Amino acid sequence: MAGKRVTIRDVAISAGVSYQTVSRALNDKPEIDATTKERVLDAARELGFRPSRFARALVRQDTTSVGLVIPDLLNPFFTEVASAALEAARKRGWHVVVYDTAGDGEQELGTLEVIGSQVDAIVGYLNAPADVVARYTGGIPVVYIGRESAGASFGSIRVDGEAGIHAAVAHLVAGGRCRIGMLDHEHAAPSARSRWYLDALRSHGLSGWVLGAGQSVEGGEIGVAALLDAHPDLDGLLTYNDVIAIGAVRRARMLGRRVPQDCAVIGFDGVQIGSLVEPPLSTVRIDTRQLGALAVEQVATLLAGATPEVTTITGTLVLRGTA
Amino acid sequence: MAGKRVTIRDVAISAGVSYQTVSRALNDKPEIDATTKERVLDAARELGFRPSRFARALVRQDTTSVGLVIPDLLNPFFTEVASAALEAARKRGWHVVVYDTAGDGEQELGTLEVIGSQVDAIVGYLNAPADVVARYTGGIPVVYIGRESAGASFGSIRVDGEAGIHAAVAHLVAGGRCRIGMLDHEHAAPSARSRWYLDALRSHGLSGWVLGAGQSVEGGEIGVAALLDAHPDLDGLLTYNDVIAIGAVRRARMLGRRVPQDCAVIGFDGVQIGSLVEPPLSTVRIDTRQLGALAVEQVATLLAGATPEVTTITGTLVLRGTA
DNA sequence: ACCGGTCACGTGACCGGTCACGGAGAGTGT
DNA sequence: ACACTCTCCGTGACCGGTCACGTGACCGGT
Repeated sequence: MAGKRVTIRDVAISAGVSYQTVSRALNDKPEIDATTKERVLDAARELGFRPSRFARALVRQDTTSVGLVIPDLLNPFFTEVASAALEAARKRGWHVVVYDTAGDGEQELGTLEVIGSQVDAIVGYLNAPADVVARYTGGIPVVYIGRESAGASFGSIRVDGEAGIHAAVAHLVAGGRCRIGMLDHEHAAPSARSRWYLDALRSHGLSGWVLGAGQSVEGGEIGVAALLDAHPDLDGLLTYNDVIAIGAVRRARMLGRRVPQDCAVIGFDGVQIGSLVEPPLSTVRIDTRQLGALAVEQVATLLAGATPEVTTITGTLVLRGTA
Repeated sequence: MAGKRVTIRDVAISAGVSYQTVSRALNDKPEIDATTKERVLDAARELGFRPSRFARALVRQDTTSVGLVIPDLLNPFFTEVASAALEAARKRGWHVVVYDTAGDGEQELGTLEVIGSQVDAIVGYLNAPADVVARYTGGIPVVYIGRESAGASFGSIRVDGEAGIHAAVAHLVAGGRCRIGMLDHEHAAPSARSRWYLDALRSHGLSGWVLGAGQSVEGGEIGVAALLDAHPDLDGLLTYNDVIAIGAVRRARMLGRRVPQDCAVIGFDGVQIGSLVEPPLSTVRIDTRQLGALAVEQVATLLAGATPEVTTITGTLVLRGTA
């Protein structure tokens, strides 16, 4: 039992034929006698033979698998993207290997290195700069999700929230609010979303405050507490994503703010659970299913040898309960 | 550009060495001159050479990848399990290929067939009976999640919610409730959870009603509407999972029931978002991280040749807002 | 009895790498 | 100048399959 792998030749000698015949039997090739085929199949079953996927894939180079790299599968936005990508990949008969980097830059690079020799292409929400990624992945097609500057050598799905965020700010201002803050992500460089926010404020003659927050409910709770501490009269809040917004709404209410009356909140992403919390979250919605599908589509074009392109997906303001 | 794949031998002739030397250079083997190595690496880079993962894996049979089959990645319970499994697999250096069967039995079998020749083991929340699964997977190790009867030839993580559901019913009864319904899943066979529910009711001298519901928020909404229609004086509700419960709470409130005053609701799974909805969902909590970790662990033991076992993970009642 | 045509099966090459050898050339000691 | 090591690199086999051929048995037709 501890023994070696049972190969096609073991089956062959057990059935008293050549290994080529075994291959024929297993692959439903026509040029084989029915009884022989039966005998071979029996032998294979008896020995518990399983063809090596590597050997098989080596010769007929068909199986493609793409690596999906995301920072946090527990963030519903990424879950939705992953789900959509999975579905799109299934339609093409591709396999999707999922990697969760836990938002950790080091793990991201480690993942890219491992993955680079294990998949045919990579789709991911990557933080590392393009040249670093290129070095780690060794030249396989890469499609970025949600980055502004993708670099010329990669495919990219750009998330354009400019119009959505401008609309969001305009809505808040129209509601008479003028002390509007933002909880951004925590990375060194401020996000494009925060720039859009500042732009929008400026166009209304306002200024605001941007504070970094962890990308989790708890991060939103901590962030909003800090923001309210510094600016107790905050009457509007935008967030980097919905998860942060949900945390922010919770904590704001615990701190005695009525949402949306005292302080309106608008998230970003448009995840499903946003509509389940109380009050339902207003947000700039991204079509995650389309996003996932587009990413897979780009992989397909890159794999076919096309030059990388940038597809843009646009967020739209969805007003529910919190604003 | 449209040409063939660039192999190790192309690199070899380009660098003016034998292909063995190329292999040495790429794998950081010691027996190679530094300058030669550099030259080879340059040539490889120039040609855009990428080693074939299949050829490599074929000879040193180390890379293991497990297939994770789940019915619906958008259901947060499965997301949490997947996340935990991903993390556990990463620790072992395994790759995880994720498949979403969309709760469809046909797709499940199709997936198993494809996957069977693409991964070394399967972990999954499978519906098909054991013998069918065995036929489709062709004998590779399989670990079931959340099934009562696993069959002797598979590993299995059993979800034991008996104590939790009994506690849930006891709590409802202690609160003076005696018209307690349940929204089960929709499959042909009633779930173990519904049996536990009926058992628990019986032990209190009560009887109840079980209704199948789709495993989604919407399913819960529809289900509770039907249940309230048939039994307007329903004062307690258990559900197959939290997602259904969330839908049930929403619709129940829309139908004028106060939760928990008029009708208490207790879900199952203990997903994170349960604590974010309003009111926070009471539930029978399963430790999803442990579940995922245990599944991977079982795969490891099966891969090592051990005989399949059954591990049990026990749910505990968590009382929050809805009961 | 001879011949061409199927049918069933075996032989050899190949997919793209890795590994165990063996051998050439340079460097040492005497 | 000799043998002897050591370093560096090439040759051959192999991993476990698939595919393009080649070959022998069997068939009916003349």
